[in-house]
Amino acid sequence: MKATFGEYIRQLRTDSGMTLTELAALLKLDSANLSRIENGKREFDEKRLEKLASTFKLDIEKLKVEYFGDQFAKKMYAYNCSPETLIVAEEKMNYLKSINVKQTEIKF
Amino acid sequence: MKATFGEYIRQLRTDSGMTLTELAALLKLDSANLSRIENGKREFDEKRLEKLASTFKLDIEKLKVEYFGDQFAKKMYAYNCSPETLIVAEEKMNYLKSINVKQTEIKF
DNA sequence: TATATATTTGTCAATATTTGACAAGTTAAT
DNA sequence: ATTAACTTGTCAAATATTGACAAATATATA
Repeated sequence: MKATFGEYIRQLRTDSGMTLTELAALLKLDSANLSRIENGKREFDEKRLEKLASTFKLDIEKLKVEYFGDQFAKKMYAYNCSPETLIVAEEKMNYLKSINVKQTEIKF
Repeated sequence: MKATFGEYIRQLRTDSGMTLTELAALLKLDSANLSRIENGKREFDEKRLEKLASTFKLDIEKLKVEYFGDQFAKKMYAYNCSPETLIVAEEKMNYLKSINVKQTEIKF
């Protein structure tokens, strides 16, 4: 999967023979705005990920990987970030986890 | 560097013997809000990265790695994203480069 | 101790951004 | 040419972020 998240949704939708209006209704969206999402001109709202997953019977964890991966890629592209950013992101995520573990250990 | 971006700023500031008020003034910030930033209760605004870099004589590219790496880490931590997300992010960034999307067309 | 300095927290109006919605436009298929 | 599908323009309403000031707390120093 190397498409943007919008392209991914469009693929899912067209493969299943749905129109913008049909999918938009399921997602409680205006078809005009779903069009913008598929074309990368608006963001897909995170709160609709679950509905998107159930509609196309996708694993929510894999969908999140696509969704957030897309967000990070866009930001890095927009700000011309070095790929090193992603390595640092992983380090920092592990750091956040370790901090939280410590805090949890202290509680009660 | 495994600290959060806020912890990083605090380290830079205290190492150079500055008070919140002094650094906040340079960054055109309220000292109260810089305190919140250092403690991870507010976001550092991207538009102040250049000033932060010049203040502490840091390489702006390395600072961006810390800054955006922090943002990605926080989001992944908050949404319990798999580390796979970062691999996908890199793929998608390369995809964006390959199709040479105009930056102004990207919504994020 | 007191007193000054530094930091943190509470609050909220101002500002900025995102979202939902409708209309009007274009494209594609028959 | 007609219809359905899709795209684009616009904007008010809903949300989120920011800047600012006051007040509370913590820390240092005389």
